Amino acid sequence: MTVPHQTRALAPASVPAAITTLRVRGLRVSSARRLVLEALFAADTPVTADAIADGLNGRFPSSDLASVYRNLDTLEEIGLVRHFHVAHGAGLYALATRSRAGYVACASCGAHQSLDAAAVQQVADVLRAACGYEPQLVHFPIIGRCPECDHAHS
Amino acid sequence: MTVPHQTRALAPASVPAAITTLRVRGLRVSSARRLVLEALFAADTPVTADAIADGLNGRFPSSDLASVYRNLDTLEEIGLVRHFHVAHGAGLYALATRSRAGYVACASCGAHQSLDAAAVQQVADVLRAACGYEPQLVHFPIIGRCPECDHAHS
DNA sequence: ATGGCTGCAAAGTATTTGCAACACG
DNA sequence: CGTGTTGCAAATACTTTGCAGCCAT
Repeated sequence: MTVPHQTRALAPASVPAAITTLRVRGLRVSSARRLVLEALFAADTPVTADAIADGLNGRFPSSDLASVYRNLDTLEEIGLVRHFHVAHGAGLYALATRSRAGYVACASCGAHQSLDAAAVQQVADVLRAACGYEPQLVHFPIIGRCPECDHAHS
Repeated sequence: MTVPHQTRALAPASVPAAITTLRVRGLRVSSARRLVLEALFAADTPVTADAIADGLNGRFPSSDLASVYRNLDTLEEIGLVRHFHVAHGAGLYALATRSRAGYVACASCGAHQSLDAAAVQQVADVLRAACGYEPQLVHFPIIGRCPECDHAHS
């Protein structure tokens, strides 16, 4: 009873809170949609639409891939979800609250890792000074080699 | 900086020079391969494999898309070509002209631009400090928005 | 003449869309 | 009840691969 009923509408920290956000937006709460949210909350790293449709390897009931894509789009539109792309691979989706300011990805092993706002800001400053480009590290990670692969390579 | 009389084998500036590079590498000079090179030299911006197969809208005879992809791969392997992916669209291919430290590309219009060694070094320093990743900006451009598209977007 | 290349077709991966049935509010 | 959503299937977009025959060397 000490838990406040009032939640931060723009940054839901749980599935029920996210569902409240859906309702506030006038969107329906279907089981398929709930499943996408539960998978995203359960995943500790960004996941592919395919992984969500597969129920995160059996941790959830599997669902239709097309609906997963549609729901991810919808959830991204209302700011609950963000996604980014690594090189040639499938898109990776994560809760907006968990997604970071930017990402780096390893060209060798496919691992990806978030960048904090400070690092992103520094990169943006460098690019702005060098050529006027505005990097979009939220959606397009810098590709390189992770420490392990870089060490193995040298 | 004086222009050397001797042509630089690693940075062909014309179709014949590029063909010489092919021969040096022991690769055959087929008409399909020559067409890809001619299209790339004729294009003033990065182009899709499809555009090359279409002969750049009739400027060249059209050719087989699968062979275009195979040849682009081959040419990239020997360092004559580089490509990058922007947003959800098709890959963009261009001649890898003389060596640059790194690249940035625009997610909106597909334009790309080189980064000088100093900027690349600064980005590498930021990433190394932030997460230990070693960026490969020569091969994978940082994706963002060019000044024009960034202005139009805001 | 020999094997690198080609052209065609088909498969593969990632994502979107059409549509009738369904179920949330 | 009405319409936002679903699930299935098919379509789309991009790229790769299998294979028989061709042609550059």
